[in-house]
Amino acid sequence: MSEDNIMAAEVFGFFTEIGIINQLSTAILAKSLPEGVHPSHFSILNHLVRMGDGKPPVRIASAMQVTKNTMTHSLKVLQDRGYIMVAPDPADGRGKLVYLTDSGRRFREQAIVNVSEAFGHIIGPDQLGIMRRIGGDLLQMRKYLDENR
Amino acid sequence: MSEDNIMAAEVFGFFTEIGIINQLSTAILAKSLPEGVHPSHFSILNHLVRMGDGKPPVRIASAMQVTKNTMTHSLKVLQDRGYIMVAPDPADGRGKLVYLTDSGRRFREQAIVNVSEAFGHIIGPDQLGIMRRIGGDLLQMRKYLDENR
DNA sequence: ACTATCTAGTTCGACATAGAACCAAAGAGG
DNA sequence: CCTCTTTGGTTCTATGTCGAACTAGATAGT
Repeated sequence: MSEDNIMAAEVFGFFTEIGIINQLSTAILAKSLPEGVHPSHFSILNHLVRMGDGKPPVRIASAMQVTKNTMTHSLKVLQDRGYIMVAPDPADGRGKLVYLTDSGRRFREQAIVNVSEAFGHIIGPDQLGIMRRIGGDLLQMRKYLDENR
Repeated sequence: MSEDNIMAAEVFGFFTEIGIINQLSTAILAKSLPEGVHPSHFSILNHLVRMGDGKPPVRIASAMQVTKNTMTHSLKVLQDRGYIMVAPDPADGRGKLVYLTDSGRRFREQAIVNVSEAFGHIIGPDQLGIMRRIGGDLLQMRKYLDENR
């Protein structure tokens, strides 16, 4: 095995680990959400609350790291459920703006409670320790990958 | 915000970071693989080489953390491409055994080269440092989540 | 030995997501 | 102004993944 391949194995192993953790945590999240609400939908609601609503879909898409078409689809689901409202952007004929509805805010509040409880049962002090320990490194890694893709 | 919610925000933020890193790294991997070969397929070939082939699909599925039906689907793709062979398990009438073909081994060798090159361009010494630094913690986290789901 | 339970694999239906092609509006450069 | 390029959003198609239901073979408990 060449030098490059040794490094590749290391890198690949690392990202494999990341992938599995992501999958397991997503599964936990999915199970603690009501039927028909995907983690990505919850994630969008969360983003709208934390970063403020009234943003165009394309901005949300880039923040969530998904493509525009995926965002179109997800927003349609959220709109059908009455959690958001999408209005044309008065300042840009092409654009739209996404607003949370009261129902959406209430739903998100309740979901937070359920999710908190689910993770509270699973995440122990050791795990919390790990998260705090490696959180900074993960953030740095994410930023780097994001900027160099 | 309650205590629980504060912790939830922390936990959720952590897994969000993990999710984004996973997505970005998967995208890099996907782009360095030939058309029609998904990262998960590559992952299966890799697993067969590293852990040895001649294993039943259900074992591979549990190792890769995907469901049986997903594995059935992925194996069909790999089989259609001639990278693996699936034979009935002589010791278990229900079971099958998965074998790598020569073509599959060659393909994987070549893919490793491409993937190594792609990641070599992107991953710098800082990133490698991060990986080595937090690899142990990630492993521990993965095992914990795996055992407590 | 017989039944009940479990396990391996498949099939079906649903859904999130990506990529490509497309339209319409905005912006830039002459 | 007028074109060229860029940008926001949608539509279409393909694919990976999951959950649930199902079949067939294995295993355990009495």
